[in-house]
Amino acid sequence: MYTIKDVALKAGLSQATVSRVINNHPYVSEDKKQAVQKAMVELGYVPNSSAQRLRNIKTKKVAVLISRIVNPFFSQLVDAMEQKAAKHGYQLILCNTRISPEKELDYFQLLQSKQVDGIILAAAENKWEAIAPYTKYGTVIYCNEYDPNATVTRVRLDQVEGGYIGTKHLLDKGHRKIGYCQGNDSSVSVNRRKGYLKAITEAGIEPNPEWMFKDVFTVENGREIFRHIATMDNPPTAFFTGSDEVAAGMIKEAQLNGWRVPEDLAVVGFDDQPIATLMDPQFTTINQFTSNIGEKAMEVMLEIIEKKRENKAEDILLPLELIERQST
Amino acid sequence: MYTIKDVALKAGLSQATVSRVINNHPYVSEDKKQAVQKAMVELGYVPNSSAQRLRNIKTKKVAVLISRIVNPFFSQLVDAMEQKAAKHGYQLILCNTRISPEKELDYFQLLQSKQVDGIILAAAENKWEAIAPYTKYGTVIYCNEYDPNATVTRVRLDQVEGGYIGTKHLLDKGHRKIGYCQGNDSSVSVNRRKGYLKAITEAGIEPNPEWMFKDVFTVENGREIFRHIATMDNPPTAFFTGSDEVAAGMIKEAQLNGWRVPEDLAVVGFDDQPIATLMDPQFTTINQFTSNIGEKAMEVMLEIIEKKRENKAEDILLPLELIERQST
DNA sequence: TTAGGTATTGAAAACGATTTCATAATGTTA
DNA sequence: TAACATTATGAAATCGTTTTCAATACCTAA
Repeated sequence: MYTIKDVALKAGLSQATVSRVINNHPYVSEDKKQAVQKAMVELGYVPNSSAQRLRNIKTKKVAVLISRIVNPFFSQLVDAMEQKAAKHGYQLILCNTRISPEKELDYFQLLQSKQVDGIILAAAENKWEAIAPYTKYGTVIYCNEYDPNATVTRVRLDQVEGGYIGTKHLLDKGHRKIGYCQGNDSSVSVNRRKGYLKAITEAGIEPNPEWMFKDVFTVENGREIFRHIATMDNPPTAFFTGSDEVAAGMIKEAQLNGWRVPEDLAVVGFDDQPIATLMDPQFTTINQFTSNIGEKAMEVMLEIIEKKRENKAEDILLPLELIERQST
Repeated sequence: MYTIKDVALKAGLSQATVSRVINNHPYVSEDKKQAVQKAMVELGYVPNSSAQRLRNIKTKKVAVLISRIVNPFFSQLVDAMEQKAAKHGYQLILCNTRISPEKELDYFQLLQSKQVDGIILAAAENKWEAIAPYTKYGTVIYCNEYDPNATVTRVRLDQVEGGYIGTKHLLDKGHRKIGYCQGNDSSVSVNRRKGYLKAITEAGIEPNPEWMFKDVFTVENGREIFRHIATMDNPPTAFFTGSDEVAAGMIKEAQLNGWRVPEDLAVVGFDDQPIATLMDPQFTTINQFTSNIGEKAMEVMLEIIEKKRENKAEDILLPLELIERQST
């Protein structure tokens, strides 16, 4: 492990001069600059980043909090973020909260102890009041999820709209008994439900609590929901699932039980993942242009870190689009 | 931002004592310990990790190099790693190399500049000779991929076996014209091909280069391969695809073109992802217990970092299992 | 009592960079 | 030529920790 001292010694110059060369400061003569660079290459010198940070250099790291990376939505989101970050010389620290508020909050130590320049919250189990104290240690923004009280930038979608267009589509197809699934009570879910309720209420339909399900996340959960409704006397004829995984599981299980899709059960997914065009029938879903969201969020984060943008309460809304296929 | 000095001042003690409390050193009287802890809580003090690192404390970070997180295999691998790491108080830095040898090598600066304690190579575009010089800066191990010359631990599968059992299964079903797909020329692919060739050679079949494809990664690639073989005078009747995505794309496209699976084309995937049981027909694939691999790799990494294990040339082989379904 | 251990504490020296300040050399203008 | 600005360099302070070293207090056994 060579240090700046070794380089200085080898080049016959002072540490200060070497540091100036490293940081591209003005006022270093060309010949000394060459000498320093030569010495650095010969020793294979790389600055110790901890020492640099101690002098208030940026960490060039951003943490992203998500519930779980195995969810394809988050994979894609993180992929887009990483790509953008890498382009600017930043690294991504992956933090899976697994929907635990404690774990989520723990990760803010990364900010406090100066291990990251900022945190992108794509999971939000904690109230803004719990998060706010940490904002003095670095940049915090929301992505996809958010808390209405937050005083920072929120890159997200109009999920009310998302819930609305999905449900409206089923209504337009003539359905009156429309089921609804969501994950946990996140901002995304709360808003989608608003949209769902708005659509059916507009159509003069009374919401049926028996057709509304919570904590539904996976393919397997989708299968379970189907098995549940199959036992009902008066099951829904259509479902807004809020997730392509759930839609996939529901459709598959329905078929295995001899139900036809969409004739016996129409299903709308969410996210337009590859699975949506691979199953038979290919299914209707809502494209939320996940990569765009991730890219935009990281772009905003980097702009704020580099003082090119102010981090104020602001919603940056990205588009949604219904894609009609054969499941509805 | 409070420092150890502030805590010392507030507690009326020296920095040394505070540091001893933080690090659980012996020889601190109970009352001073209480006083220090009280002061820390009151100030909301958190140690500056850069300063700690400068004194050769571990970074408690591990970088994992993969080609791309959107590949479900890698999502699951990374998820398992993160879970294991978090349990031991370590964080994961996600590095997508996008199959670029330069990008891959760049990430080793993280080791050199002491930003991570170790690197798990789940992508290996570079020769071991290029990687080796960095091993003096921290722990490096391979996971899944590897270079035969590497002198470090390799957590992986017997991919020769993987290629063999997949192909053998198709032979047992009576196929004689068996196609083969792989990604780039990684160790995984090279070994799987060996297994494929071993199986068909054993069966007295001459390999046909026209039925062997490279750089096939995605669902879309799978579709393309089908469209290609559909134009052949003498197409294969079965495929070992080396990937569930490719298998999914191939099956779907075949069906869209009126081919029956498995009657007109039998397909074996690889990885047993959810998609394998969602499509119709559910398809035969090879379960490589991805979570196990990731968990084991991280376990080994942490043991080496914490000096409980030696990092020597050693293969840790994990099991594979063929799962027969309706596509063969 | 005394010698020799064992706890308990703090001052000060690291760790490896950046930056301030002082100084020297050089150029520029009147 | 004098006065002043500009360029170029290094010594030393600094960032916030950990750790060494020395000093002190307290026990215990002879």
